[in-house]
Amino acid sequence: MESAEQKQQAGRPGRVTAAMVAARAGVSTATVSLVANGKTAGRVSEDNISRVRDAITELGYVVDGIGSSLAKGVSSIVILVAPDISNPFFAKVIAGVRESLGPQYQLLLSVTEAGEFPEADDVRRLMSLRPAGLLVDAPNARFIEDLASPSPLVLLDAPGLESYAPSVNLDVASGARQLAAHLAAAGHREAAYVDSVTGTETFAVRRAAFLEEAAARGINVDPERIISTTIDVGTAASAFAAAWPAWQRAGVTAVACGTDTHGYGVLQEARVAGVRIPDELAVAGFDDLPYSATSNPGLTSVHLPATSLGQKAGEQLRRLMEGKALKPGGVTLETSLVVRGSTAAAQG
Amino acid sequence: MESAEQKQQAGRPGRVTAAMVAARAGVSTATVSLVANGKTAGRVSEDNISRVRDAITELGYVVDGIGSSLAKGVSSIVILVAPDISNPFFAKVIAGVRESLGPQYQLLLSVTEAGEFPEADDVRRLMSLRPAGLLVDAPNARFIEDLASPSPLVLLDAPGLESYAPSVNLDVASGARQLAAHLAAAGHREAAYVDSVTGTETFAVRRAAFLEEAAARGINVDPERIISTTIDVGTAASAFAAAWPAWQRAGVTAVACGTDTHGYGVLQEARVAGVRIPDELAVAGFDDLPYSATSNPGLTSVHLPATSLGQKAGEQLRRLMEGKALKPGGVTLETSLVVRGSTAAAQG
DNA sequence: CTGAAAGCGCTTACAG
DNA sequence: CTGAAAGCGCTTACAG
Repeated sequence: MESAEQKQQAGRPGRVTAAMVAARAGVSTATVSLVANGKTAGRVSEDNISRVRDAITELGYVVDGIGSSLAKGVSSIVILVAPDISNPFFAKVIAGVRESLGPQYQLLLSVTEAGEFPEADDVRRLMSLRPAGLLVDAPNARFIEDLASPSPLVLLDAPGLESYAPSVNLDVASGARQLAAHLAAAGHREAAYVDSVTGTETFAVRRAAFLEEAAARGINVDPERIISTTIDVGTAASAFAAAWPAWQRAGVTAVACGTDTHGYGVLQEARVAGVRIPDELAVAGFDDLPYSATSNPGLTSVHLPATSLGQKAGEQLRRLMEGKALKPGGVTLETSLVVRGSTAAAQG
Repeated sequence: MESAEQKQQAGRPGRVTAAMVAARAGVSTATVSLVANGKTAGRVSEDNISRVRDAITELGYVVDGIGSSLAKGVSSIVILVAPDISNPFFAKVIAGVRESLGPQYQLLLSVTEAGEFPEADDVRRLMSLRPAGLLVDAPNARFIEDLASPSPLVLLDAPGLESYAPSVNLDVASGARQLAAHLAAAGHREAAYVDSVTGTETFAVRRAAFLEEAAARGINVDPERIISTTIDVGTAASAFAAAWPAWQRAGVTAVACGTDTHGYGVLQEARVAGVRIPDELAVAGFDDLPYSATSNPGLTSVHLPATSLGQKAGEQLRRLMEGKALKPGGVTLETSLVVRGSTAAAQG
């Protein structure tokens, strides 16, 4: 009785092993493994297949992920590394990834402080889980080099880093140029730029493309009018509050922001400070988050296809993990300017 | 040469094992394990400790998560299950969890379609990773019962489910009542409610508390004026567009929403349809997302402490995972109404 | 304080 | 088509 009771207690957590299934079906654990993994083709008799299947259902057997991973040398985990999980833009990327990855891979999120990339130590700990694949969003070159991942790797929104790994990019430069052109056409001549502190390539490209096109079209953006903050409404608002008096004196009539979130901060502070948008100051961002359509006023923004970004990246990674070839050349998704009230009025 | 070359190639991925460390330090793998896990107290000589530490640094050894998990019977993974990752509210919860969980636990996200909970199958697959702990946000009773988790479990925002597991709750009922009182004081007599389709307890509590307080204060909310949509700006906008004509005929002057996201949808459609906010219609939500301060007009909202929610839940889980006792009674966090322009004007 | 050995649950050549 | 056995990398009683 003692041992029977113990067994029952131990069995409570319901850990059913391949050995139990094998015993029940009257086969070896090797056969159970073959059936459970669908590798029966020409290797297991119909008879044993159904025997094992029945036993699996009756006992409620699920292949143990840990044991399986150890034997295979790789887990079913896909790690998603991103510097900025708090950006709602990111929630859509995640949804896209999840969709294209399918149910057999588990998504593990490497979350860090806003705008910070994980340290080498964090990454090592993660790699010790033997991930099936890695997805890295908006990285910088140093991080990719430190990573030196032996696992399949796909980069998201990593302009200029295509040589390190297959990438899915956004044509943010094109959107940035459209924005500069739009502001120039509206008559702006003195502008400012609110950047992200992340130090990632995508933000560098956004800024460079904007500045270049602005210069080409006669918009002046003095270097001291480029400020950087974390991607956070409150922080951006404070930074803008500190910078605005000088900008105003310099005749600034437009401010471009690296993300919509920065833009909301500017909008918020502008309201507090009584700066009229867009009459006194035009504001624009990147992301085209849902809230940009309902903000006050609506925020002009470079639309970035977040869900597609995640989907495409998930697809590419899946091909890699399954050992299939990737179409060469990488993927670049279009961006486009969405004009709203925050830049609607013409200026002189 | 052949074998040396092979070794080097095989060594390329840098898989350093405890056996290699042991060989280098001149000890057994048992000792390496003890040192690597900081379990040396009274069990390993100072001499061997530093010997092993040196070898670990020199070789760059990291304990293999898979091997370790299999031996221990549990992994370092904490699974976070939530029906609604796309809500930016959630990004803050995640940040809070990450903060209190510390670096030794890895956060794995169970992501599903907006508003849907994972199926039993999904959960089984996740449980096969032998998680160290589980965090479940805004669940319903059925899900928790299906789960029957053998791992430490903490519930977030799960009013009424405290009997299933330790919970960190938000006093959403209080916020809902404050909102109803606010609308009554402003003179509203006919209202509507835009609910989430999630079917989770927290939304049921929000709605019930609002309806009860509204009724007590003379606000009429006919059952057919309660609609449900997924937590998505566009979907909420469409649902409101379809419902508004009838509501208008019935004299509705206020609409409460289960989340701010629903509220943004109403705001968006109201602008399109030319419904004046708040003069013609007052709108309010729950969450107090950052965007509610910058929307047009600002959205009145019941503030929910998202970061604290995540932090507290992470703390509780950590105690559980470390075998410590929890303070009895669970945790309930305060909520409070933040009044903004979307409900500012008094009505008759 | 130390190490040999068993065991965690599975997968995969291998021999038959 | 089938199963015995080795091995994945680690941790933990256990004996010394």
